[in-house]
Amino acid sequence: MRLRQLECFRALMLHGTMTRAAELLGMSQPGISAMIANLEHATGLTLFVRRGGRLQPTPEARLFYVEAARALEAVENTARIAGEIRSGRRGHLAIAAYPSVSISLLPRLLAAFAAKRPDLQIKIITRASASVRELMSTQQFDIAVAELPLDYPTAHMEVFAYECLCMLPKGHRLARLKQVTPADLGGEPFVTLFRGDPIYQQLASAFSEYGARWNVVAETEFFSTACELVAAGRGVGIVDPVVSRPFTANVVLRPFKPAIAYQVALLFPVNEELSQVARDFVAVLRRQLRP
Amino acid sequence: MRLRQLECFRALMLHGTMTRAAELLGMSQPGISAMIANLEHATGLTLFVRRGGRLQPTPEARLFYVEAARALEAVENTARIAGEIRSGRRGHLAIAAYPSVSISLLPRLLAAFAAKRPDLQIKIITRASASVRELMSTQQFDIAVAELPLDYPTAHMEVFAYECLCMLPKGHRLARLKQVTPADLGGEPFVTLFRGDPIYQQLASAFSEYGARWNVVAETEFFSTACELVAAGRGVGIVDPVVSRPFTANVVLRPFKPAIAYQVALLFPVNEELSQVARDFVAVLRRQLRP
DNA sequence: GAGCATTATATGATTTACTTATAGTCCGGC
DNA sequence: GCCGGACTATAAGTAAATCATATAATGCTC
Repeated sequence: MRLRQLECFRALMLHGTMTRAAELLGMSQPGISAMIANLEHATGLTLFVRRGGRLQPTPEARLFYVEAARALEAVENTARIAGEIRSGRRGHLAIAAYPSVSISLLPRLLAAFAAKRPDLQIKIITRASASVRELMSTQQFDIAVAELPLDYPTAHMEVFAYECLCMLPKGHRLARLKQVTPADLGGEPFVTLFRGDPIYQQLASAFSEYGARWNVVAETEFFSTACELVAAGRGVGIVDPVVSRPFTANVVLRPFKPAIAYQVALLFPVNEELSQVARDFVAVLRRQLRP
Repeated sequence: MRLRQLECFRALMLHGTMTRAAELLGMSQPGISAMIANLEHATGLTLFVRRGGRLQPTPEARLFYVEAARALEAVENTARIAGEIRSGRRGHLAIAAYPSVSISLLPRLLAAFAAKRPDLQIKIITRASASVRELMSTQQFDIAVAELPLDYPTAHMEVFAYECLCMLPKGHRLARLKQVTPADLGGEPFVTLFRGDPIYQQLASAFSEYGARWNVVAETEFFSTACELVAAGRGVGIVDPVVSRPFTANVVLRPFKPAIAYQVALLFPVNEELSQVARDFVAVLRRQLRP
């Protein structure tokens, strides 16, 4: 069953004469004639009877027309669908991220990204950075955002490294400093991440190196919580400059020395190709995460 | 969107390598390669990435595959449907007939006819012969069976003419005759069709011609009713030799002179072609109605 | 690095699809 | 009954698509 045969057949059924069908399809009348002859031969059906120099569709033609039109529509649909896939209007995008990212940054970016892609299905999976591994093995996401270091290696990742900033309540006496060191913060009430976090270790080293007393008054799981505590005046803290940006509106940020490293990585599935949509969104993420 | 592109794409998605897809499609590997390249160009999608000398379908390919397979199936379906239409397994057949025919002959013939055509939709419309006209104008049937004469002319008909038989109860004293005339039936209780029927007129003429007394004891609308009355011994009657055959099992039939004409016609829609199924069934009817 | 399996490219043959030119058919009007 | 108009069918040639063969390139495995 040739596609062109069906197209000619449909045009002929819709417009009555070969001459007119040919016009509509932008081809010559003999072309239509040949296609219809082919189709009749291929199907073994007598689709038209010549009656007074005109073509009269047989009942078989009417029956067949229903199926032919359906098939043509399905084929033509593929072209439309291809366009939708190409433009990212169709498809899905599953992103795994640790909470600080999935709470605010990611929804904001995804909303803007999806605005021009109405049929794009979005999935946000929130997992602690260390748990992303489980998702990795089962290929449940297109892109993952996790904090480093991870206890497993993967070549499919893209690292973004930052130096953390000191975070002070608005109007804090140290806000006048251009740069803050552990010496400035000796005994100062300090809000930090939990003991297990790499940040915690680095801070402990930094304070001991400067011989300053590190007065930890609060430990939190996420930067976002720490930001809120600092903003509420409970003490000073430390925060990364990019990922936590949505939470640092009500605090003052100052460079911190010695450098406290904070690394975020984009992870990609191993045995799977990235979809174009995913690649597009990676570009968005990359732009956002670049320090 | 070319059909062959979709076929190659489907085979490749299903079988993993071009080499294997080519085997399955009975073509060469470079052919597949070219088709896939065409398809990628036509859709604007990157459907496969070359990875370790192999092809890895992209997520876009998986999305597109769903639609491609659907479209291919629809097209392939048309071939199947064409076969069904050709063999009469698909389609419909609407037959209008007057009651004597639609009660017994037609159902029997149609049942046998439809036995090998499981999806054939059958419609039997029962109308007095005179009412067939209304159906004709609205093209509500493929074939109509009516008694003649009709008060409207139509070229699209095929006439079957019979001479009626005399119908006697089993064991009737006249059953020994080879042929029956009005002279034999003078005063005999007689079952006939209603006064308006052509048969009635012909019988009346025949009896008066022979100077015999026509003793009508019952008038019925249909031959079938008359047959039952005769079989039950109420009297003798007259019946056509073909259409009424299903009802004449319990009576004795003898030629009747002078000839009483009975004519049945197959009528066909004017501005419509007959479907192959309909033509096939006409052949069946013709075989059955031939005297 | 050799051998094996795979995909890509080049070239040429075949088939399909299509055009132009033309003939045939039917209808309606005179 | 003949003619013009509208339509379809056939013929012949052309352009494009499709496909095969031969061959190159790539990558994996041992």
